[in-house]
Amino acid sequence: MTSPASSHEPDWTERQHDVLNAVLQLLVEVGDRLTMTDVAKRASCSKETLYKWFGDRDGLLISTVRWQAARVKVLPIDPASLDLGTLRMRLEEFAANWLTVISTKTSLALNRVAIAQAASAGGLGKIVLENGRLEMGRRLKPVLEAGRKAGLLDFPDAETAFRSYFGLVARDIQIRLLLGDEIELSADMIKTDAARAAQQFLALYGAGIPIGSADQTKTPDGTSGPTATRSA
Amino acid sequence: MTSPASSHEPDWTERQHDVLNAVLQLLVEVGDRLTMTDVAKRASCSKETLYKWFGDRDGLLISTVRWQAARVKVLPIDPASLDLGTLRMRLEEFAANWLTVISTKTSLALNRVAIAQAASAGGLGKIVLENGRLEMGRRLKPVLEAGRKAGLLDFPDAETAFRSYFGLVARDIQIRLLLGDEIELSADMIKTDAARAAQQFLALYGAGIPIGSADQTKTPDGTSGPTATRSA
DNA sequence: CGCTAAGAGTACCGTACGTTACGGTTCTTA
DNA sequence: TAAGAACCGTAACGTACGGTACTCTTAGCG
Repeated sequence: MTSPASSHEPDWTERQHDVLNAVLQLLVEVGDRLTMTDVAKRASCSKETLYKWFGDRDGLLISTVRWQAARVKVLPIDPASLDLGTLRMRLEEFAANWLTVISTKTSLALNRVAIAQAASAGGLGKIVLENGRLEMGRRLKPVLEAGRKAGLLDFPDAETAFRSYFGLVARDIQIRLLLGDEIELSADMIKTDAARAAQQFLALYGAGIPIGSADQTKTPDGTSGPTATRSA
Repeated sequence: MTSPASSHEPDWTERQHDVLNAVLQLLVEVGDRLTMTDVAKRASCSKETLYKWFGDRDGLLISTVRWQAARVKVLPIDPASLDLGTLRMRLEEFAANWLTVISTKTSLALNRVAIAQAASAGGLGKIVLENGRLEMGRRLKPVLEAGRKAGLLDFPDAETAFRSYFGLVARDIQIRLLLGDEIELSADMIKTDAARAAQQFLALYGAGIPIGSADQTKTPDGTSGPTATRSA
């Protein structure tokens, strides 16, 4: 549990979890326009209870974001015993997991309301940022560092490398989804994308080791591109 | 930047431009919460005039997005006479311009309201997407194609290559800005970022030509010509 | 000078929503 | 089993906002 600044929230009761899940559901359906009445009706509770438990509408939304963040089960990555194959596997796992999460309807809904409120009351934006992008960095960087220590990767600092990997993984997907573009992200496409991103990242930050040679059994099939950048 | 060169749609009068600029200004200041009364007051016009000119609130917002899109004058890129140096320069120009645009306060405000409304009424989202990400693709792809024709680049299709470049350029910047993270994007940093993105893109999609430092050992793979994309 | 049109300013209407208040019901506990 | 707390359902209140109507000023024009 490497949560430095967040360790006081999850003492909700089961009933309260139901309410927060109802909020998530409604957020997906109607987005920003959810009303307290809607929440009360969906959760089969009274509005008075909502206000007693969560203070006001913003408090309810913030609690919901926290609850969702705590619920998203991101697989921890073990930086131990790295060779090139497992490093690539870790990178692909991370990318696939990340793509899966950000294309979730709940993630999109949460990011939408957070972005909408980021202009005025920046509370939600900060929280989503903290549990989204920043948490991902915190999680992957040890792997990158381990890769560097093992002589597999070469980069000036982990933050820079991570941000590049982030770009290679997400590309324009998140912004397009947020803007309402209907992209179909099947599991196969996610896997292909993750493989391509890892491939490209290793091509950029690999420590002089030929990438596409020898023991590479799974060539990214389909829409992946540059397997030939370092062909000996 | 000031030359409108409006192709077909917006033949607004000067007075109406003032109104739309007021909307942009207010959008930056209060974001989603702008009211018609605010607009009328800021633009020194009556609400009735707003409704006569723009129909309703959504019409006003859509017109504003169109107006801003028409006002952003992105430099056209000339795909003629490509060598590696000019290709890299074109790529850097594109990246720097794109980073500059998306970090603008107006661009952020517009994207925020479009994203907020994308869940329910997808009108704005589609328009922003069309004038943002998709227009960028439309603009850069000819350059990429020219680079491929000149034997400088190697990719299966321009869309894939463009999306990777998009990721290398934007990384996590746009989502962080949208969520309210205060990032300082100086002109120097943009230039550095653009150079790094172009560098990495050429490393990934360059046609077998060594990129790194100016004169490196040329790996003489004569087979990888510009027409080597038939594999897989 | 009167007539007309456009538009600024403002009052007004209907509605939707956040928030509060209250009566009735269920659960806890002694 | 009965007191008391927690909670549900709903009515009510105040406010804010989208949209409309009405008045008043200004400009063009015969």
